[in-house]
Amino acid sequence: MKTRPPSGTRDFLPDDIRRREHVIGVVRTVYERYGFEPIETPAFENIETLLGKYGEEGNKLIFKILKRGEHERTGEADLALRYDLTVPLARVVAQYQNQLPKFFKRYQIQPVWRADRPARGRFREFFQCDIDAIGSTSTLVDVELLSSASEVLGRLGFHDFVLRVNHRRALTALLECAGVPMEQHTDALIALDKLDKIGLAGVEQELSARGVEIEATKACLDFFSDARRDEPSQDVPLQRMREFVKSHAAGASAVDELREIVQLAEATPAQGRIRIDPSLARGLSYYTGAIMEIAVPDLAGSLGGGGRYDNLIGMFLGHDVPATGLTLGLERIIVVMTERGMFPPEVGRGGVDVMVTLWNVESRADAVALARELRQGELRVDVYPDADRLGKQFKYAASRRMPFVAIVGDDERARGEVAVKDLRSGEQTAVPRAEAARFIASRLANNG
RNA sequence: GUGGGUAUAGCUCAGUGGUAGAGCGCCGGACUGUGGCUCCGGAAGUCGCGGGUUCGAACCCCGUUACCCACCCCA
Repeated sequence: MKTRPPSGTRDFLPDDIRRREHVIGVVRTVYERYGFEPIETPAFENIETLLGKYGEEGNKLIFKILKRGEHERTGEADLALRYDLTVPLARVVAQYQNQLPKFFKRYQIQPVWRADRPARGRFREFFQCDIDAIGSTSTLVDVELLSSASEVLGRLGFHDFVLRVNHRRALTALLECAGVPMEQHTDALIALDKLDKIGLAGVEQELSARGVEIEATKACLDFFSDARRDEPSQDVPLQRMREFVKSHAAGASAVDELREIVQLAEATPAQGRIRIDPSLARGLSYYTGAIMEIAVPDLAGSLGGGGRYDNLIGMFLGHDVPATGLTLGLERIIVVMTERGMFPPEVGRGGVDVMVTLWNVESRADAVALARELRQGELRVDVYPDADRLGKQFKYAASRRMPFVAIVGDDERARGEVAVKDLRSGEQTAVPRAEAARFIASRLANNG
């Protein structure tokens, strides 16, 4: 029987859980500080809720659940696993419209499933940490998203991330001004999105392969030939976009929105992080306005992404409600933090503060009594179950990374003491039994 | 879905046709009141799976499965 979990999924052992909970704790704290409130939604949705929301590629990657019973052999699906947290939110907003505040800000940390081929930092089951702000078209909320993501990453110890920002309407305007017909926009965006990977010549090849005319291809390349990704100054790309789309009213206003976002962000933790990236496209089809992606140098994919989707809720409700959101990819953050050794020491410590050793079989009752006393002092306490020789018990405690062991031998019992040994320093102290818990707790507080 | 690579002990890997190996880990002992250091000993492998070539295959050939890397797409 094979014991490996299905490809693209993982079991989380205690060390993994500690790392995950550390990151989730920071994410939740920051999100709540920005006024986002938690919701959860089911692991699966009616399939029609999901289909047609993510684009052609997305449709293929949805995990479908077969109908049960007599319909099973037809292979027909009526349910599907959640593909992201944004579409379920849109459904929730449409369903509970009159119970939700005018400006609804929610966060949601749950797994999603994609029928992708697994790769480094890419899983078929993974957690997203979403924040979304419903009900406002203001660029102020887009900036709050960028700000909270920056604060999360900053607190986790990231100092080299950038927030790439672009605008769907600005992209549309750019392509229209270059002479790319509307029906080729999706293809053209896919090609342009690869600019930093395959270069100008590659994009040119890709565009013509996708049937974009020479003239339009040339016009696109003219614009993008000077575009440098991740350039710190935002004025240059904004100026160039503005100039290129000046005859296009919607495009010009989109560029103005981008400029507002850059300016507002200066007063937030996102300050200095934003890079206007005219080639950023993003795959999901529901985006309508500003789009964003979070990148670090040592990861091919992104740590997170998001954007404005002003008419997704309308697909459920019948009339549009503006919305914008962003997600952080939990496992991508953990992959980079693990590789870089960014977890603080207390996360690496095990789940036990002190182990009570077992002196001999006769003292078992005393060992559990001591464990109880130490637990009453708010310590996490394990009791060694067998009367093995002390060396073996110590070795076990050290291998579990337990910082302290407590020993009550015949001598200690006679004096009403506990011998407390710090396994990290090797230092051993005899303390009155009533003081033992406080002694250990204060040592833990002093040096993690 | 496309291309490339890998598969040998719990882990990391060596082994280019002739007796299955190392380091780490694990267990025991030196050490019946003390882990890490040292020394001694020990357990542990259908060499991914199936077929073929050969007197003989971990090694060569064919197939297959799993995993890894890159691409596509994305968190």
